[in-house]
Amino acid sequence: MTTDADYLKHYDASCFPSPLVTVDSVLFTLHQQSLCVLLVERASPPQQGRWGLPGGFIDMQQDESTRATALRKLTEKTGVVPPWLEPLGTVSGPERDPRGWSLTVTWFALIAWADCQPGIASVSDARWVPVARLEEQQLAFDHAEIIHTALARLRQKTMYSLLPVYCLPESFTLGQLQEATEIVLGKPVQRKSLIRRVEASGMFEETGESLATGARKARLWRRRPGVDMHLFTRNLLADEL
Amino acid sequence: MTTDADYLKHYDASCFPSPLVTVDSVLFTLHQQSLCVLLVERASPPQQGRWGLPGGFIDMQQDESTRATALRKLTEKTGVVPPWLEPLGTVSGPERDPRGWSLTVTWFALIAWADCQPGIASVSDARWVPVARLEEQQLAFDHAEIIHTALARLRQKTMYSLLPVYCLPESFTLGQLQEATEIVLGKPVQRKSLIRRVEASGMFEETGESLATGARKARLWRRRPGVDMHLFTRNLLADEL
DNA sequence: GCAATAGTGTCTTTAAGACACTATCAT
DNA sequence: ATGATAGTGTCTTAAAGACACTATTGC
Repeated sequence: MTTDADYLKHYDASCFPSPLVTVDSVLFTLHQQSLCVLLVERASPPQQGRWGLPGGFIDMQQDESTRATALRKLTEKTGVVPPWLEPLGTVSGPERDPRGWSLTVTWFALIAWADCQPGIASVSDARWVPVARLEEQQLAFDHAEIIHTALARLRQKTMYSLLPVYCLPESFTLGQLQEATEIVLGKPVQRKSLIRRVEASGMFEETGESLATGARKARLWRRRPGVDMHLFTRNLLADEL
Repeated sequence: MTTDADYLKHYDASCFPSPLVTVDSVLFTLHQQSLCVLLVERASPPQQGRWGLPGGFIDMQQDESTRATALRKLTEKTGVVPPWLEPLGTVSGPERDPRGWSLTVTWFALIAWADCQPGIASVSDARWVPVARLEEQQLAFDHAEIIHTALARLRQKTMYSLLPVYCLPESFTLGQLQEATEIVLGKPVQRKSLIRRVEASGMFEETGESLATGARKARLWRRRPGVDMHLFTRNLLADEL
């Protein structure tokens, strides 16, 4: 029997070969009727010049977890902290990166377009790409596949939660929430169903303000602080998919 | 501009410090009215002698992905391939393993108790522990937390799919499926609701055989080969949780 | 026949879908 | 007043809950 203390005295982490570990995030937003994903241009090899997901190596001095890594990289690129960030999955294998056996931890995030516009507009190596136009370019590594997984997750969750509010500004109208939901799902949804869900969820409160979007003014809502995501027990659009 | 070929010529993976990477699996089964999880005794430090999840290091020569690592370790312990295996998540951080910054990729698996009984019964360093009795011992690292996450996933998915069939033998009765579902959820479910779901799912076919479990013989069902998991658009037991 | 489990029929309940209706604003 | 968007009322529908009913077996 060896004690942990004895064992650690002689342990050297570098003795074991380990995979190349990176953390990448799929950050979605909504802009001009389109669901968009944040891509950055790779500044260094491999695949220098190609566009891919924001991410990079774990900083073992600074990062408390891969969540911290994801957040650090996203904040570097956008200048702000996304209001929604959840673990997506991992991809791994010997062939996906030319440097060798690699493992990428992926995160899924949402943000309002306006909130990070200052940060994005000022740099040339980051931009929003509508998901419909992703096929037009070859993305780095297997990032297209990771985005596809994130998209499936976003669409699935939108059917049983009000997740798309995290793509809207802090104050939003029910019309904006409906539009966001419809863009994500790619189908019209019943306004009435959404309104029922907003009420039943208990996640929101009226700000008291209204917004004139064209005709009648619409009430503004905001997320109640500290209330977490409500999950519904049925799916919206259950038939059509 | 550097080409990838030039770059790789001078690239040495060992120059970058990287976290300690492991793969652990939460394998559930049902036995004697209880949901059980497979634990193994740690043969070497750190935490030698404590019980924890089956898993270990990636074999970069052999493993095509962390799924392969999980499968290899599970097969070593049980002697068989689990019929259900899905990615669960990752846990990471500087403090969870005394050897340093570590990252564990977790997998979630189900199997029929009888199928791996020969493999488990013959060794002393692996055993099934009912989830209700997990608190009785201190598990290795943060494995208790990982199991808790897996349990939440199992329960959630059981509400909108027929996942617990993967804890049953290849041929099973509707009564067994009901019992499995009730053990997982910890609540009685309507037999009729389950039967409707089995029919609607299209996942199963009758074997033609029957099983005498006590009174009237029950029909036996099996999974149709190549049909994947049906997801329902509503949850079972929507109120009670 | 009786007890026990297997399986069916069918009514109720819940939350979504459909859609007509009223309300409020700019012009 | 009109048109446009905001928001409500309410009927229909789909699938789960409840539970009584029949069916089949061992004794």
